[in-house]
Amino acid sequence: MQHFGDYIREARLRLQEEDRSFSLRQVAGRVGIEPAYLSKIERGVFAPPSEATIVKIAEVLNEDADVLLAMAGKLSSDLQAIILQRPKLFADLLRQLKKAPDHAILSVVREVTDGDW
Amino acid sequence: MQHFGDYIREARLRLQEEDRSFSLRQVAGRVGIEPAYLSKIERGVFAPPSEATIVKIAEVLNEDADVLLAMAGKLSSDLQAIILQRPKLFADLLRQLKKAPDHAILSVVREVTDGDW
DNA sequence: TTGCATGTGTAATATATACTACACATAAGT
DNA sequence: ACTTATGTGTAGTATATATTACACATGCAA
Repeated sequence: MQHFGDYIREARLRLQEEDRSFSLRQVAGRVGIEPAYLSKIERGVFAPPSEATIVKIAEVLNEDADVLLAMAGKLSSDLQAIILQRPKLFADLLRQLKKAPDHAILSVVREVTDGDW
Repeated sequence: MQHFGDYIREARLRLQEEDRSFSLRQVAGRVGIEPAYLSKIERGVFAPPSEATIVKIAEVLNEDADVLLAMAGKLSSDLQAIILQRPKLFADLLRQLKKAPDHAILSVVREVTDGDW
């Protein structure tokens, strides 16, 4: 699997083809970081940035923040907070679901969506 | 709610009533940290220690590591890893379950346990 | 009554995290 | 041609994280 940097570089370049304003410098500007910093992140010279910065990058590049965070090895703090409120319950659930196939989890999600508790 | 330090101090003192070997110094020894450090953690002078150290404390004090970690505001890295492998899927699930009552989550766990996928 | 164990104060340190600032060479636009 | 924008190299820094080392006063135990 490719790393965080490759992924966002490719996403940015894809957007740049249609819209010149997606240069590294301008994206860095919108994200609120130094161009040199973004450059190093994209090339994997530096580690992925902080959660807050990743979320901003996701917004600017129209990417899914949870996925970007995951590629950076980070879990968004709102999800953490959800688990930490009922640690035993969610720990059990997650360990159970660890080996479940995607469709099994999806059906659980759907089931809960129509939640009749 | 009380903080991490209070919680482990009380757990330790409870054990110490039955078994003198649960002095701060000896517990620190078994955990593998300096007594002065554990002392400060217990009193909240220092922040809770690293994940690895919390897990050792949990072992020594016969406490649930997930709960101890949660009190320290940390999510165990094995649970993180589970989520990070399928971030979108689990992000959706967790956000759905955020407001679900405990019994609803428990029934999902049970359901998945007998999983027939 | 002295000697070991107990808990705790002060000070310092090592490592990681998350960046910034500046300079420079190349390429593109007018 | 000229200026403007582009990506990147080098160097440095601020803050947080996770801990150790040493010293000291009090208490219990033999």
